[in-house]
Amino acid sequence: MTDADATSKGPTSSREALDHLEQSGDSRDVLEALSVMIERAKLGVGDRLPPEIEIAKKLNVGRSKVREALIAWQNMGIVTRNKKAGTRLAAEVSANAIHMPLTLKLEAESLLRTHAVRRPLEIEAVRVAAKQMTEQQGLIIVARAAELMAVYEAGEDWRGADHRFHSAIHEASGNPLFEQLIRQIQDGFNAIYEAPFGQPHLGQATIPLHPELARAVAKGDGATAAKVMERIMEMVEAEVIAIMEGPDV
Amino acid sequence: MTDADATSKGPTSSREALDHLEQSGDSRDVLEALSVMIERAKLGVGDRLPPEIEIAKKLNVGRSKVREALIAWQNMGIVTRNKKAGTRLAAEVSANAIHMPLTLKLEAESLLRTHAVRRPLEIEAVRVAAKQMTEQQGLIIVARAAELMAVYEAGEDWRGADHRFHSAIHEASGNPLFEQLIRQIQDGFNAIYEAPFGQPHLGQATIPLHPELARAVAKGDGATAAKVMERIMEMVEAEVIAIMEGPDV
DNA sequence: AATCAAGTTAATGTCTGACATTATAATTTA
DNA sequence: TAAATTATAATGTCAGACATTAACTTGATT
Repeated sequence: MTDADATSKGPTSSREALDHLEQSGDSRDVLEALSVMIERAKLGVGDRLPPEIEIAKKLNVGRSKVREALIAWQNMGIVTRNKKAGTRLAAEVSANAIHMPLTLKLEAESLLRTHAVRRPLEIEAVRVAAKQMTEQQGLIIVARAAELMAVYEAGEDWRGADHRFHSAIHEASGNPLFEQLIRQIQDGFNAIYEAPFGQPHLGQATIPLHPELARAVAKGDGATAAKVMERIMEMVEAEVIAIMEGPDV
Repeated sequence: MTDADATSKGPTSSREALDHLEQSGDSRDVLEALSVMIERAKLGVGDRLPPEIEIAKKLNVGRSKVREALIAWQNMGIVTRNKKAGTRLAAEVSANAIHMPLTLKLEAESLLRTHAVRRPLEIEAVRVAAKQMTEQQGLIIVARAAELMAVYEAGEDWRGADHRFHSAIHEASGNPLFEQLIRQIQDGFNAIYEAPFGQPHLGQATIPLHPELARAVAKGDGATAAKVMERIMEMVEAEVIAIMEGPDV
């Protein structure tokens, strides 16, 4: 991330190394070769990989290298490893499927920043959902909103219902990446938030807006849906700011 | 050194139990111990960790174990490792920093979906950048755009310049999460794209729009900047669609 | 025969030591 | 001073031995 090269438009940079994100050291080739092996053997979820030492022999590398590669996969949740049971596939691995490990560094001060990246994703998600959803999905969204309101008005813990509501929208978008990204960003947010402030009841004031959002999405009115979501996000942001300026931190 | 045993006057510890450090199996204990070491030494971003072998000695474990732990951190982006330069902190490690490993599963069919989540982030990033940037950052952005155009018109490989341009915008947003997220989504996209289609020269047609984008951001005109970025994203999307409907797949 | 206990064994987990590789630091040379 | 060369210190890799553990096998008991 050096911006020192801002001025240097090196003339000799013809064959500038493409700074691909190197996985780890260079276990990438091993992982790639392994992917091919797995695909060729048509291994699926739950199937067993050969022992480390055999993989090493087959690929002409040391066992330690295979080990590090498999551990990297383990850290990504792609395989599970077990003393006697060996290494098993926990997820589908093929040359066409790439598992991108995103690591977000979240600092306590960055509650707002976290919210800032969530905001456009949520807004876009409802916009897409309004355009893409099936009729049934629209009904589900409206129903979930009703549930959420009921729980909320009963004074119970509404977080589960809220989560289900938003999941329904993400699902209606037809793009699982929205769910994956937003969900995990949210988890990170909560992890930060919970530490100093206890349970997060953030966003309570936005709940009455949710049925309106649901109706807009179900009508296929993406513009209105996006506007409502924008308002919701603004309210949450205001809450975050209030808290951070609040009692102490 | 280890002051863990300083307080423990265990009643049954008559024998000089040298095996004070109970290993729980994986490398988490090593990472934990390392975190303590780092915090106690008040190491910050960019600072150097001791060599693997010294860490191993200090923690009474083998070098391989330390290695695996550090590689895990590398995969999370917490440290960078380099032959002679050793291991350096790339990010703050403390109790207040939470490192959230996001794993996105990207399939070949989801080029469009990947683009769909990148789109709102890019647009929001330029909007925020236009609002938040310092004057100097504005100048850098314009300069990068000029560089990009120069490289492009010279018929050279413009990907590096393009990357630097967008990084400048993300940096100007003041929110590192934009850079982190978009960058990695983009890497995932490229990784998918390269496999079947060779080098990605995607987005070439959008380059002439970049100076316009840079001017808008530098002027602080977030609305215009967002519009231009929106157009860029649309063009890229159209290209993706064309390719997928193209020759074969 | 069915069930539980003990032993076997095949895999990962770990340590050690050696050597290879390489990016930085030090030195020499122009 | 600056460029080229050599040294050096760290990671990268390999190989072999041993430890640990959990699935598998076998045997004893009811």
